[in-house]
Amino acid sequence: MDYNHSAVEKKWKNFWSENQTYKVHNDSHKPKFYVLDMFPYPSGAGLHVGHPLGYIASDIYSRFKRQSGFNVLHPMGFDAFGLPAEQYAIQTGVHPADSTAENLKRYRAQLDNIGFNYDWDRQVITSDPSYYKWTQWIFLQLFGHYYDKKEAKAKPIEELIAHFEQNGLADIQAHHSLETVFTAAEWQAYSAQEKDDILMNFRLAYRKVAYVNWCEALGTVLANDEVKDGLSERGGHPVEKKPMMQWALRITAYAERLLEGLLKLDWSESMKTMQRNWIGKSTGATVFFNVFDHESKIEVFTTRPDTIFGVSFMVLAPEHDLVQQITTEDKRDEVAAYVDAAGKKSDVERMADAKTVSGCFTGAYAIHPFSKENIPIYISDYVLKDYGTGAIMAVPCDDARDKRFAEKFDIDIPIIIDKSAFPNASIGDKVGTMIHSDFLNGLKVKDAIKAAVSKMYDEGIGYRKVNYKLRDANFSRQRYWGEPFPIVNKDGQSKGLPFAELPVELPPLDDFKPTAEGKSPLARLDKWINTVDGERETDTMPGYAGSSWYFFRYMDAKNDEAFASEDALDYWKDVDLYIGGTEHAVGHLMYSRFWTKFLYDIGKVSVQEPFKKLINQGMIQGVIEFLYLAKEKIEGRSRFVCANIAEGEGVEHFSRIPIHIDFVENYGNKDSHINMNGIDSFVNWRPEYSDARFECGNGVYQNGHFEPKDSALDSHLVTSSEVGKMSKRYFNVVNPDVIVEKYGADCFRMYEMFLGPIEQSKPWDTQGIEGVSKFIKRFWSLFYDNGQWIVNETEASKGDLKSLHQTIKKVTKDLHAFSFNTCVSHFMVLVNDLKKSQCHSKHILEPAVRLLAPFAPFMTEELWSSFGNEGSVHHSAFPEFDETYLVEDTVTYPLCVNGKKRVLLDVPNGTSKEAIEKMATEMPELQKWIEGKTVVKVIVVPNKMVNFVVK
RNA sequence: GCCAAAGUGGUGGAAUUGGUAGACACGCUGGAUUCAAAAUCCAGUGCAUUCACGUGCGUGAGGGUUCGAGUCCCUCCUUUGGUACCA
Repeated sequence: MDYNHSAVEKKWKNFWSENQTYKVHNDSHKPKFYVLDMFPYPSGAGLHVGHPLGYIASDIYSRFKRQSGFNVLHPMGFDAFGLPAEQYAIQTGVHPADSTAENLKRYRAQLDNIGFNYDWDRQVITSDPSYYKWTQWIFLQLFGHYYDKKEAKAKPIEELIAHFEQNGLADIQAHHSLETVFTAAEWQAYSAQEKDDILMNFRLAYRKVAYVNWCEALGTVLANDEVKDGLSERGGHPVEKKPMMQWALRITAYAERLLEGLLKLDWSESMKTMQRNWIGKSTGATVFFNVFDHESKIEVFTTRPDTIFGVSFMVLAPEHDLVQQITTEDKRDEVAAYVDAAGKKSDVERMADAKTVSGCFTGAYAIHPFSKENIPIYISDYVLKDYGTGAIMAVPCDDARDKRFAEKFDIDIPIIIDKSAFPNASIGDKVGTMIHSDFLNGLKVKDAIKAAVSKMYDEGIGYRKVNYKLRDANFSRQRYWGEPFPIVNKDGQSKGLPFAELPVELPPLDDFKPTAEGKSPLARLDKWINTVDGERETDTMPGYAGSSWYFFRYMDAKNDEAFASEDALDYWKDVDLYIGGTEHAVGHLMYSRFWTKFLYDIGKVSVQEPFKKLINQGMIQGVIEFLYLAKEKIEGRSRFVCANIAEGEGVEHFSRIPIHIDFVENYGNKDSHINMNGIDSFVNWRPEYSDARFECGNGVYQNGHFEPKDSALDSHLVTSSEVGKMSKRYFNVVNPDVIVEKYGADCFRMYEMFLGPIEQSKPWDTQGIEGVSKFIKRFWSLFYDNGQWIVNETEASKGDLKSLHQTIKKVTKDLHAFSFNTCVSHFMVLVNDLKKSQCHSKHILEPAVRLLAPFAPFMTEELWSSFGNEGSVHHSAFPEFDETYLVEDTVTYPLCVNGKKRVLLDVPNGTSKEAIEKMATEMPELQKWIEGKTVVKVIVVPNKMVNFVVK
């Protein structure tokens, strides 16, 4: 009898839940270890085989840590607010809470099927009022604090108000967006609303006018990824920018700390680099250029003040405020046309145009601050309005884009850096010696930067400046299905609600469409909106609100007195291991770090960084299969052809129709094709093609009839395959339940790990799952033969002990390195060895079960109980290896001649270098390689190899 | 354009600090078992050449460092992911 996975899995799933095997306690004396999974959004499509990749890895790791003596927190929950549920509600009228609950149930069942060791008592659901009560509370804290730059921390807004009463804006170093100044007397004289407006420029959560993607035709605001090329993705309607009063978070206040914090994190360098680039700190100088014959000055930010004498023109962003003022009469039409064209371009189009240089001369000139020469002012869309000051001083000799621009418009390219000492340096590298640069001549670039800035400062031309790319985060959505703001507005002022009124629950609703002005559907609920204190805010919070702090809630998920108790926060502190995808590189991971730092500042948590170690799992992609459909019908019928035929006729005459992968034979392979059965299924699925013609090399299939060429029996219509996202729209979603049912959860888990390194992306492919399935059966067959328990008490042989301990050593090492795929290989080697030696000894097999437990939790649990053990194998100790079993009697040395392996030599372990060299030199088989040549040198690397260097 | 990662058999992938390239698995070939098949077990399997022993060549391409390079350095090509032409 083979291993019966269905029965065993059912048995132990029940056992685990009845015995609360995975319950985690906060009052343990063991060291803590916190393993966190990515927060899933429960979509209607259910879990696909790509999702569990990271979950399986973290599950294995947390089981390994628990068996190694740690108190392991490994929770799961759901990021349940989101756009798809709301979209579904608009289409079907089903309340998002209902569809979400339905999806949650399905996700939970799918997760349980795979055998994850979550403590479900700690489940967090963001759309649950008992959770979002605390999301709202944190928002109120952000609203009630400002950032003090001197102390580098958030402080209560009341302290700021007290300071304004006493001193006005003087002596304050706060992060703010205010553009005016005021005295204490002026502050005292301001109206309540004026005071409120000023404070909005300081609060860490604040209201401001921001632009949204407004689509008139759909009557709704669209997310960025719903807009393609300036048109809505659905329907292709025009999208315009519309100003709206919205909430934002002042994450920019934390830019420097978010940057510094990266240093201590055990994240991949590429991930840190992405975050650094997003924060985008650059040190340089602000420099002012006077405009010839005008009052106004052009302010630029440059990282290369040393190149000031290389400036031969200036460029303003087309949207720059000065453009209208300084453009000369004769250039007005040309400039207006350019500005107009640039405004219509989408970001995508600007990107595609990266290589083509465009621009327009304004007719105006700036005055060089040192040489006093006139330099022309251009506009071009390679300068962006939102970055820096929206204007640059162009240095064509040491900036690739400026150079291209200068060449196109025939502008001088003054050479001001001698890079002859650095032949490998390319344009823009900060190396070389300054020339033709007045007071900077002879200085190295680095020194010249300092010298230039200090001279600029002395002459009032500019000053040192640190610039960040990071911008404040928009925190509003004009939607229903999100956290309501605990805010009421009255007389143009926003007030936070008192704690006693939290949570502000989402009111019931049956029409989920936005209002005509694009406001959230909540705006229609007059009764809900109007309170004695004012009107409720009708925007809701964005998706990242709930996911920016959920990892703290798991520590004490049911607390109603605080977002988590001090004790729990103090015990668990931070996440020791977070496994998640790179798509969150700058969004979720940046916001979570920001919220954690803020909670630290207000004394609520004891850590500044939430995620100590981060592993980026790769994506499991899907295979997308397409049929070629001729653009031109033949005799009024649709015409599908084989990929080979399409290529012959030219693929431009065809469109590609995604087809369900279940209809395709050998999908994902070069030979992927559909036969007559497949065509029937396809036509059934898409009745509009019921009388279509399907042409392939073998013949033509039409209306259920096959007209073969030669003697072909079946259609062989080759499809075109592509690797891409696993998604409902490509009909290529593979449900893990199907694999689990066929092969068992243990096999599914180990196969996903066996596919390759966890960080690597790869298409889903079941080729090779048989190998893992065979391994599971073979492992089982060491214990059971035809249902008979065949384990005995025989003393373990030396060879078996060596195999076992070698495996323990390798698996332990690879687990520490998160190399799960090689762990699976090591297990296979062990089983192959034990099968060969016909080992059934308890002394080998019992530790082997404990070793395999994290990977195959169901089968090992069954085997563990077969040994007569009472508790769960998952609470047993992870085996430790004993080096004494691993000592080799002999070492095999490859003998190389000039680095090429020629002969092998067995040497007793512990032989001295000299003896090895002597034995090697005397090897008869080696003589033909060294005969007639001079042995220059013999290199002996202990336990590795011997190399003869000959001439 | 910029940033990051990666290119190894027919396929997925192994390979400490530079030290026997291809572990493990799929697939394929042959054999055992079987009336037959499935399943299982055994053997072989980088490419070229050779009856064979063997020999040569081999980690995207080209160069370099080294006794020795998949691994380090330079140039280039390709693929994937990110992106805000970031001054």
